[in-house]
Amino acid sequence: MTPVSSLDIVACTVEERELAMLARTAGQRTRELPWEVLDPLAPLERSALRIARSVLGEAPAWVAQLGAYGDRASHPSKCALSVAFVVIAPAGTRAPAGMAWVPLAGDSKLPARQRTMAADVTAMLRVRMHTAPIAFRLLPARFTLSELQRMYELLLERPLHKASFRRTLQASALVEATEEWRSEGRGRPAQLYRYAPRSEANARRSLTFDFLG
Amino acid sequence: MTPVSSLDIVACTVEERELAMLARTAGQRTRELPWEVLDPLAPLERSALRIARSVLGEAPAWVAQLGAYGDRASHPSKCALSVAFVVIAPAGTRAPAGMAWVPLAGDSKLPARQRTMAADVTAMLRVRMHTAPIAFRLLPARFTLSELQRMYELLLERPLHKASFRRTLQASALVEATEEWRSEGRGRPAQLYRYAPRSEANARRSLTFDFLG
DNA sequence: TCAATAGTGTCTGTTAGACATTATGGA
DNA sequence: TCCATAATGTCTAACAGACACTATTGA
Repeated sequence: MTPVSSLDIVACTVEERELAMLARTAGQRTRELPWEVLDPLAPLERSALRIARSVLGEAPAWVAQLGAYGDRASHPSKCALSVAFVVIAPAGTRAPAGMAWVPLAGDSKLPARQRTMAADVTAMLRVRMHTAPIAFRLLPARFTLSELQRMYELLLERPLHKASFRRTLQASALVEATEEWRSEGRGRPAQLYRYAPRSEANARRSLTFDFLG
Repeated sequence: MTPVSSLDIVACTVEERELAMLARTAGQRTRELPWEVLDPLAPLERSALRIARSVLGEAPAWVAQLGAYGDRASHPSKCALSVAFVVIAPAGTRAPAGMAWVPLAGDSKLPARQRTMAADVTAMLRVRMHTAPIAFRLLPARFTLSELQRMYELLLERPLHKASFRRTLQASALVEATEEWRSEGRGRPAQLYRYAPRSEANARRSLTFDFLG
């Protein structure tokens, strides 16, 4: 009998200035997201964390459920139902042997159901980034404000204004300057910051109608 | 053998100025969300729509997957895994025989796993309302701007400024005035509007950091 | 006439974005 | 020295929220 359902992991990071996911390079032209047959006794998120840790070699920086996928689209497990989780690994995390970071956008050569999952991840991260520290989890613990801004621009897919970005960030009380500076190529060195949210008021004042249909 | 997994429906509406969900009033002190054993051959959303239609007697105004729930918490089906969907019925929809609208907040007397689902719905609607017409789907086709504002205040759990709300709404090009007016008790009659999004630019300009940890 | 609600015009403080300028390193 | 990047100050247009006012009904 075919297994009941699978648990799939879309592990995301940033590679060469675009979002990428971890995929097994199974054959010549087929790839596959890491998955396991679902353990019916363990909580879903615990299982997701365990699988992610075993694949990445370390605990991911963030975990969230993407959703359940149950169309008839093909899946390597032959399961009728798959539960997908998104996990985040900081930029610079190495892909383990037999796996590679592949761009989240574009032809991923995944089985149909996993392709659907991958297609949903970008939208999910873009929504969640406003209420969860996605951009910070995609960065290493120490980062420059320019790196943070580039991460936001990557997720939002639009350029941001530098002075305005820093002003808003300052007001949000989410980062803390360190004493370290980093010099990259030419130009003035940048101060390193770390994510250190101070629980001050951060209430959204304005109302947005961000939809059309 | 116990069934593989269940598909649960959290059907939401607004009753007496608060969010409510449709529950079977099984026994004296137990309630239950509508659910069915999952059909492994049908797409999940199609199944959710079918169940919602059979329960409500009509098609819901909005559907979205809430997520998969797979802890060991109790569920009437004894399934190890449940996939939950949120559907919306406009205010005024009657509860069918044997069911009732019960407040989404507060002690719902549901089985543990379904209580978890219900607890997640409010947060989900509050996030999604910024990118989907949740408030409009919770209203009948024709509504006054005061009713719309009260719906937004209910979802956001904070008061909104009337003139500002209408200005922002006007700019969003989401509603269209009808020729009808409605008089309720004293006071000047209100013009009725309908949801008619015109696909004009509606880009979010400002960046928000709406999280703390 | 009064009370209650709908709807609108004006003012003001806040802020996002534009622009310009200084600061500081490497080539 | 020139160039590239970091970091910051100032200006302005846009806008959210406050306030006040008019409009229109039922009691």
